[in-house]
Amino acid sequence: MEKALSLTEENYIKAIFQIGTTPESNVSTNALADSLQTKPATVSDMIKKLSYKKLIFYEKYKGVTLSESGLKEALKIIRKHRLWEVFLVNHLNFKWDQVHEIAEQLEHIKSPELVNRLDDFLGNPTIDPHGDPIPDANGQVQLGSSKLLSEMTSHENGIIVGVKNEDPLLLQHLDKINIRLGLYIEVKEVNGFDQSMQVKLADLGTLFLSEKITSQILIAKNL
Amino acid sequence: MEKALSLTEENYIKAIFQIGTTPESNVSTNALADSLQTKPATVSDMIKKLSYKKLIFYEKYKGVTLSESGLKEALKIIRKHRLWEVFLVNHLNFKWDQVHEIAEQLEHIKSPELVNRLDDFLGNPTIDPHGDPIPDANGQVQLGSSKLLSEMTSHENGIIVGVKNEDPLLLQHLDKINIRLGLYIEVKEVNGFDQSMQVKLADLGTLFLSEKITSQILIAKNL
DNA sequence: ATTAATTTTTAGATTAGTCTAAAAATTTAA
DNA sequence: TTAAATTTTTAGACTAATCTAAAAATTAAT
Ligand SMILES: [Mn+2]
Ligand SMILES: [Mn+2]
Ligand SMILES: [Mn+2]
Ligand SMILES: [Mn+2]
Repeated sequence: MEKALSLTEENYIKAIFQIGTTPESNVSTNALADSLQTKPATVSDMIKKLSYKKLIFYEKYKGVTLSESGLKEALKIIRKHRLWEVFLVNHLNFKWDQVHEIAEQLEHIKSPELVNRLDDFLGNPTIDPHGDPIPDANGQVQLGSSKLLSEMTSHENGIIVGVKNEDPLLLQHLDKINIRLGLYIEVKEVNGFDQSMQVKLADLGTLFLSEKITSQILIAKNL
Repeated sequence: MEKALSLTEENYIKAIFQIGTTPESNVSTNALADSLQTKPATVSDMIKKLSYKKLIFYEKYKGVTLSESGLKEALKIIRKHRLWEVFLVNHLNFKWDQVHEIAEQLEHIKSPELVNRLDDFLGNPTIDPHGDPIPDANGQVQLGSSKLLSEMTSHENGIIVGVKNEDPLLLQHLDKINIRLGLYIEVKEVNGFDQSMQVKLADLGTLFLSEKITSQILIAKNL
């Protein structure tokens, strides 16, 4: 019976998962230090420990990748984080910009029974309030294919299915201009210089969006 | 702005509150060590820290008492613990013997907003699944006056309003013999030697209870 | 292919929380 | 009211997680 991961270890495993584009990509010491708001020296130490515990593969100066068991742990934490976000938004009436911080704490509660009952209570949701997929009890993730709004060109259209970033300032701004998941959006015009866009939102009229914002919005790929 | 208490500090504050009969009673080093499953030497150290932070009053060799701010913190933690227990039992279908451990973790989640919304979601309950009162947002506790079943004599009767202990073995046993909160109970006979009792439960017939058990069951005082 | 810049690791400290063993104070009992 | 038992505190050490400063390795630029 391996001892349970500490809160810190869990945060490292999750960060490695989230920084890596694919589960195979190498994650650098500095990237982890940035993401975890700590120093590279600290990361070096922790990396050695996680490697010793076989949660990651590590070669000096070469960065790290999650092992099978590390990936499993990462998905468990992310599952919890996203389920709790659904609970907070759907049942406690939090806004989508208020839940990330709280979920950062709740994701570390240890009780498999709790997670599964919460999942059932919520109706086994497949996405969280930001459109991110929720891994199931076996760690399976339903990856709905999507593209960035910023990658679309004039006259293309689609349904908004997610936001890449959970920065409250971004989310509050999207609220203010009536952008939310599920809405139909149509690209009217793209400015060739700064990539800013004029878009039409369902029946809510048109608006201008900077590239900073369009690069955070995910649109369903109509297959 | 005082820094938030650590998880460990919170557990000490809560234990001091729970061991003391009244908020004024002195709590000994050994009692804390027992309750927190740690060593007296460790308690001595922590006590100094809490005293420095003015959460407790402490005189060497004389035990500790909660200060005003310490008491406030204790009530906040207990409020959270009990609200989460209500959530687990009423909404996630946990049994009353399964929730204590999980609530021990959840009680440390830091977000006043979360606690208050949870309270509303639950319908502002005043007692938890074990009959313990839930402090309100201002730390006010509604103390329903009760006495121990073991203190009652032949032919006395009343309503079961709580259990003193959350040991899963006790709670599971009470389940098995159909004892639960809200039931009418009548003392038929008390054995003078071992204080064991024959009691009649609502319309569920009679049963024998040892003093070990009767001393854990709380009955409403009919004023 | 050297040199310069950047990244990563090591070395040495620090803090929170814990422990064991021993000393000191208090309480209980003779 | 001494002596014995118990409780509590101190002393010294350990682990996890962190830091700063310096050394080593890698990568980028002349
Ligand atoms: Mn989040
Ligand atoms: Mn999310
Ligand atoms: Mn409890
Ligand atoms: Mn309870």
